[in-house]
Amino acid sequence: MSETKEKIVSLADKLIRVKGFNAFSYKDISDPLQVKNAAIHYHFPTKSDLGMEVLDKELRSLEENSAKWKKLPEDEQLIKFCGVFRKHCNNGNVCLMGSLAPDYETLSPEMQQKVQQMAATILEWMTGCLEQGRKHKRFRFKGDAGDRALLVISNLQSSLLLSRVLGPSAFNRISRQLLEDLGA
Amino acid sequence: MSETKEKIVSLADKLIRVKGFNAFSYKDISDPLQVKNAAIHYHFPTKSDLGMEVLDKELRSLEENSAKWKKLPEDEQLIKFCGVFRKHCNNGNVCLMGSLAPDYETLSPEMQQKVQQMAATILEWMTGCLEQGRKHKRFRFKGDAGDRALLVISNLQSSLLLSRVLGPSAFNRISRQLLEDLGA
DNA sequence: AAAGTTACTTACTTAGTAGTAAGTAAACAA
DNA sequence: TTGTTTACTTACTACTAAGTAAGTAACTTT
Repeated sequence: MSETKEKIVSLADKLIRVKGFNAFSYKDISDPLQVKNAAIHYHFPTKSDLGMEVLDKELRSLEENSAKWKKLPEDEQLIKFCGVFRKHCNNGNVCLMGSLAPDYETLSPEMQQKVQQMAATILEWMTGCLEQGRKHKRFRFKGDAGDRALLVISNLQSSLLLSRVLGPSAFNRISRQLLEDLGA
Repeated sequence: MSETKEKIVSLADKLIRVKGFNAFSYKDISDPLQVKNAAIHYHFPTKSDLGMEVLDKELRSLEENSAKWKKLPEDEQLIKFCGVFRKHCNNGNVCLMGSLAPDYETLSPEMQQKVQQMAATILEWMTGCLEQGRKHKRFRFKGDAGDRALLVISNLQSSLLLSRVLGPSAFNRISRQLLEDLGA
């Protein structure tokens, strides 16, 4: 992958997280990288293709992280996961799901499918983490682990959105309660 | 207010909730209402003016509801509040905060301020509801009521976003746990 | 009856948007 | 050394966006 191509993808990632998929244009990428918009079309024929690459990169990063954390106790895995969100919060980003879910109806069918896949992958990982963590007495919670996983993801996602509006303290207040409620 | 003006506002509300503020255009409003785009500019000179009216309408509806529910027990007030979100979920809508927070950086300063005001208003109401509800033994939860209010709002907001991607069961799974966790 | 006001339409401008076709310079392969 | 591929640029198209100026028909006020 060429250097320019990588820069395009990571700038697109940032733009999706800061302005939203429909609010950024090729100019927002070509200007700072000092290339022409046709250079972006060379690497990604359509905007959807670019969006797909951003999503694929996120999915790869997810797999990478979960593999890296596999041996850690489940409560520490969850803290690492929260750490990713904390970092995004500090950078003024929202998560990809938080940015793309509101725009879902305007996305290409292939992007919609990929967003679904990403949601399923995150939910699967979180469910396993909570389930194993409860078995190993590192978490305390009632009910189905899948349901609880949905709640945790929902909170992390919203904490970034609300931090936009209410300031970064929102993230801290939400994530702290989240871990407390799980007895972590 | 003329009939057309009301129709413009409620269609804009719907479009913000379904496609997002930056993804809908005046054509999306003028075509179904069978007027020209200049008719929209007559009532709302700029897109920001239109967005402001949608936000003002939402704030009025919020005040209306909280006044209407004032005499109810707090757990029933919360269930009513969840009911508003359930209805949106069934209509394929997300909430205004969930739609506008990701686009926050692209909004006009006046819209940003109004979104902040809306967030503060909701948070204030929810904090009061939880605080009073705990005092009257209708809710059971630890910690600061304001923090817990943030958590509840965060969950309701995300439940609509995730329902887009994962289907409407996400809303039910999240809202059920929410009420259970409060002992409601 | 005259003058204004309301609620538009007609017709337009300006400034983008994603996307494309053809050309080019440099690196690489046969 | 020739041919091919890579990674672009130049220069463009077709379209859509928000926004505006001027005109008009109907209703309201004086």
